[in-house]
Formats: sequence, C-alpha cells, structure tokens
Amino acid sequence: MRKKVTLKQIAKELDVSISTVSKSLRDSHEISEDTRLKVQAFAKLYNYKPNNIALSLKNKKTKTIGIIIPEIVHHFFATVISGIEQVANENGYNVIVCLSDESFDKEVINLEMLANGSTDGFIMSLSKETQQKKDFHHIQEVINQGMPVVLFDRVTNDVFCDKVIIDDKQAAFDAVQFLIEKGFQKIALITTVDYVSVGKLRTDGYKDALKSNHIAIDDELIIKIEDIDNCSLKIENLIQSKKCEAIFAVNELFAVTAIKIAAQNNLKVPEDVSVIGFTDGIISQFSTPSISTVSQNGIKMGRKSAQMLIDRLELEDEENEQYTTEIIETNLIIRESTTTK
Amino acid sequence: MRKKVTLKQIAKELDVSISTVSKSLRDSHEISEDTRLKVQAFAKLYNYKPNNIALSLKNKKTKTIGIIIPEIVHHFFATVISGIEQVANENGYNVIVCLSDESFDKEVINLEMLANGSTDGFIMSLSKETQQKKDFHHIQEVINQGMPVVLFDRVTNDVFCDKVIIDDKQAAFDAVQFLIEKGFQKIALITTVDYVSVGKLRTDGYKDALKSNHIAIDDELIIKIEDIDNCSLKIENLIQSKKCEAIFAVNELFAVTAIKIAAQNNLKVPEDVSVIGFTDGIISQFSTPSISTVSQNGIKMGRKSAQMLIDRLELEDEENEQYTTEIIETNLIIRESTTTK
DNA sequence: AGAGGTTGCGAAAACGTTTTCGTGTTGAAA
DNA sequence: TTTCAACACGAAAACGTTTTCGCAACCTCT
Repeated sequence: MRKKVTLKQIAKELDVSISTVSKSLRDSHEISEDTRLKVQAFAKLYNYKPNNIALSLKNKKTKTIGIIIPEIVHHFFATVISGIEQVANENGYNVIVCLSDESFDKEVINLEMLANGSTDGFIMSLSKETQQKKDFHHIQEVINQGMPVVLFDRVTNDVFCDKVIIDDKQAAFDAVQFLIEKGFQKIALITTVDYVSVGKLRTDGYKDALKSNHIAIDDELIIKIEDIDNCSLKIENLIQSKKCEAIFAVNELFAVTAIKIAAQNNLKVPEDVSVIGFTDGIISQFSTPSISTVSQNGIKMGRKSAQMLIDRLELEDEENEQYTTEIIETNLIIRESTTTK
Repeated sequence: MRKKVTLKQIAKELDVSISTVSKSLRDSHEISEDTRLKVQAFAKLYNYKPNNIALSLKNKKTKTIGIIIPEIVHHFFATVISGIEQVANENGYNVIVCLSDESFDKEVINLEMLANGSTDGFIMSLSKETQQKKDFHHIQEVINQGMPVVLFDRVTNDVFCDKVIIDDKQAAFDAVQFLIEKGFQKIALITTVDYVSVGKLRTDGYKDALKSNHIAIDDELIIKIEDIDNCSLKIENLIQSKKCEAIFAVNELFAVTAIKIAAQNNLKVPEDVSVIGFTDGIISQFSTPSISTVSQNGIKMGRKSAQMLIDRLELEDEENEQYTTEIIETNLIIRESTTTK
C-alpha cells in the first residue's frame, strides 16, 4: 500500500523546506531551475497531488456544490442533476447530492450538515413538506451565512435568491389551449393538492385557458390527487363518468395512469379521449400510445442553475448583484395520445 | 450576513483559550462546570457548528463516499444511488456523485479528483469504455493507496475488491426457462455487444437455458445492439422475419422497443409474441402492455454496496478481511407482456 | 509546613497546504 | 573594499479543529 505522498515527505526526502517544494511545484520564479526541476521530477515520480481537504481549508473554498432534492428516482430530477453535473464539471466543481425524501426534517438536516464547510453553495428543489409548512428559515439561514442558493422548479417567493423555473402556468395554459383548438370542450384536469407549488400553477393555467375560451369550469372534471400510490380510484371515477373528451395531467404518472385506466374501461386513447401530460420523461416517450406532453428540459434547468450558482460563487464583489429568476422555456411535444375531435 | 463562528472567536469573546472552548463543547471533565456551561451557552447562542473541512483534515476522514457511475438518467442507477444514500445517511456519511458518461477518461479524472482527499472510499459501476479497454489501473491505484472500493453491477474480475452483483447469468437463464416452460421454442435474444459484462452474462444465461432444454441456438434469433439510439432497424428485421414466438431482451429499452415495433408490424404482445425484459424500471411498469421482467432491486444493491464500504471503512484492523462478492437475488416479475403458447 | 494529589486551564502540535516575509549568499557596481 | 541588488531558500503564520502535555493553584493528609 503506497499512501499518498505529501509536501512534507517530499521536502524531507530532498532535504529542502516545505516552502521550496510548494513553490517549485507551482513554478515560482523564486526557486532556481535546478531545484525546481529536481522537485518536479520527484513529485511526478511519486505521483504527488495536492490534498483537496487541505486546499479547501486554506482557500475557504471547497469547489463543491450541494444539491438537495426530494428524490432521485424521478426522471426529471435525474436530468436536472445531470445538467448540473455537466456545468459543475466544466468549471472544476464536484457535486454532493442529498435527498430530502420529501421530508422537511431531512431537508433541514442535510442543509445544515453541508453548510458547515462541505460546500460552497446550494442548488435545491423544495420538499413537499417544506412547501406545505412554508418554513424556509433553514434556507434563509445559509443565505445569511453568505452561501449562495439557487432554487429550481419547486421554489418559493418567501426567500430571496436566484431561481430557475419554467412558466408552469403558461405551459399548462398552452397545453389546454392546444386541446381546445383541437375541438375539445370537456377537458378534465388531474392535478396535485394545492400546496405543491407547481401543481397549483398548472391548475391555474388550466383554469385560465378554459376561461379565456369561455368554457365553464366544471369541478367534477378536476381531481386532486394527494397520494400518488392510490390515485387509481379517483381517476377511475373520472373515466367511468365519461364526461370528458380530453385530459390534462400535471405529471407523467397521472397521464399514464389515466391511459391505463381508460384502456381497462374500453376507452381508447386518443380515439375516445385525448391525453396530455407534463414532463417529458421515460414514460411519455415509451408508453403505448406515446404521450403528448409539456417538455421541461431538465438538463437545461440543471445547467442554468449550476451556471447561476457558479457565477455568483466566482463573483468577487459579493452582494453586488440583484437576484434573478430565470425562466426555462417549455415546449409541447405532440405524440400519439392526442388527436382532433 | 452573520458568518459562521469559530472556536477561536468564541475563545476570544469569552477570554479563554481555544482548548478550553473545544473541551467544553465536548463535555470534557477537565473543565469546570461553570466554564463548561458558559461556553456551551455562548456556542448555542451563536449556533456554533464545527467546520467539517477542518475535522476532515484533522481526522483524515471525510465521512464522504464517492459514487462514480456511467449515467444518472437511468432508473436503475438512480435507484442504486437512492439505496446508497439511505445507508450513507444512516451512518452519517454524505455521497458525492460523479458521472463518467460511459467514458474511460472521465472515469479516471473523476476518480483521481476524488481520491485526493475528498472521499474515504468509492462505490462504482464501470463505464462501457472502461470495460472495453479492460484498463483498470486507476481503480487499482486508489485501492493501493488504501481507499476501499466497492464495484457493483458492471464489475470486473481483474481487480480485487468487494463487489455487489446480481447473478446475471442465472437470472437470464430463469427468464428464458420460464418462456420455455410456457411452451415457446423459438425464443429470440436482444442483447448488447459482448464487452458489456452484464450483457455477455445474460447472453450466456440465455444460451444455457436453451441448451439445457435441448433447443438449438439459432444465431438469426440473436441480435446484438451496439448503439442504443438506432437499434430499431435490427429489431424490425427480427420482428418481420416472424421467426420468433418470444423475445428475451437484456434491458427495458430493448424490450419496450421490441413491443413498439411489433405493434407497428401488427403483431400483438403477448398474443403473437411474448416479451420478457431486464430491469424493473419505470418503463416496464408503465408501458402498455406492462412488461414482464427480471427485477434487479437497485435499492438493495445500493444499500448493500454502501454497507460493505462503510463496514470496511470502519474496520480498525485494515486488510484483515478478505474481499467478498455479494449476490443480490433477482426475481422474475410476470406482467402482461407474456402468456402461454 | 511539607509532600503529594487533584482540579482547571493554556500552549502547542498535528493534519496539508499556500504565501508572506526575512535572511544569508553571491555577484556586480562604485 | 565597500554597498547594494538579485537570487535562492527557509521560517512561520494561517485555515479550524482535537488532543496531549505541562503547569499553576488549591486541597488534603501527615
């Protein structure tokens, strides 16, 4: 076992001081060429690499970004991480990932853990519980300590920081508008409970689209799912009522579930009912029929978030800038699950 | 902006030494109760938390696990990370995630970067390129430096370390055996090129199952996909040849693609052709028909990997133990894509 | 009162860097 | 021969901890 070699060991071996070794390796002109080359050769031979921890301590920079998200087994979040990682890598940063499991407490613990020197800043998306409690003191805290935070997707107006979102309301509006233009009037909405910020916004977009087309909002056509695991019953009721010609679902899972239940009830998609989902994930692409959906472009969202964070980290004159909220464009991807009335 | 407070600042403020503060906070009996309580109260007031970097430097332990995987936008890998994160969290570890993007060079760079003090050990799954080049010196290197490594799923016999795998060959055997027992003889295989270790093993399992049932291996029924993005053509040829009654695919994507292409060619699944996939991901669960598949249990794999790594990290008398290879059981999940002949 | 033990605290080293500053040696200019 | 700059290098501080050791001051016996 050949442990990593340190400056001290090199210094001892070559009978020079630690300073000399350090300077030689950093090509300082203070050191004679003789010594410099000798040290460099020795360092190369022993594969010397500076210790990151020591550097972090000295520089008060870790070159590490903390990511805190509700869960990773979720295609959208995975793509965002992927985007973050790309930009982080390009700029010499590493990412350390923590999962809140949609729990407020875990979010707080993770944040505090990483805030004690482990990372230079954070990119996060709020857990459901946090959104429900509307308690953001932990985030405010790290910001007060001078660590930049970028919120993405599930954000809040209650904390001032950089944010990256899509225009959920507009995207939902567009999707529903599309259905209306295809001739549908009886459009159902499958959404989440209101405290999930994006769910609420998408619901608003749905309602706005109906309103601006002078279509009455029928509460029987709006179902709010609390627990994703047993959403089937409510959806089945909706389908069996046969009151809807089209469905707009605020996520993939709701969309594909609706399609499945429709099939079980001998309704064909899109012939009998058109479906548009949200999030262009694996499900939308590969289910049969493939699902028309609002694409969120998680990669771009991640890249943008990382870029904003790194920009702020490397800004010398802190504080100077105002916070901005970046909006990532969405687009409607039309596939097999929609048709014309 | 209230920066984090340090021992030194507390010491100065209370006019005691740094040692006294440190000891007070760690409830040392060396310190009088008076002083202890005073320091603790002050520390609490200013929300003192020890700096992780300083601790890491001192203890020569980071309490951080490095994960290096080919990609994260892949349900299986996401579940493994999830499992790792659970166990890591339970044991006070953080995880830092790097993506190799299936590139050998990125794998090496990430590994070397993290090996310079950033993590205590690694959990990794080899990139395709690494498996193809059969160059594992970078992994051997960090092991030689005394950092434990756990390989999972895509492993190699060329490096000695702990490993967590499924019995790919047996699992494939079981899946094919199942199809045979359902009465099928003409069973096609959609697999990867041979240098992907798991692809090779699953191919072996397929062949063994046929052999042990005295069914001749028909090379026309075996197609090897190099590039996942344009696998359609080869699969279409297979489907159109109409020579197969059942298909065993070594991953979800191949399975769902086969089903889609079958549909396009007016073949129904499972009525006209049965399909079994590999990996119980989102696709298998939500596609229509839902896909019978070999479940790998990524969570369990991640948990086991993390446990093995942490066990080794916290083993005082290093070296003492032998390396082990843990096999996670798989199970065949039968859904709608298979039937009886 | 002296010996010995306990109590309470501080100095300093250590982890591995980088960087500032000081210093001794050399060479050249005056 | 003296003076001064350039050169080459080392000592030490700093980042924030923990821990070992040393050392006073006090207490308790004889």
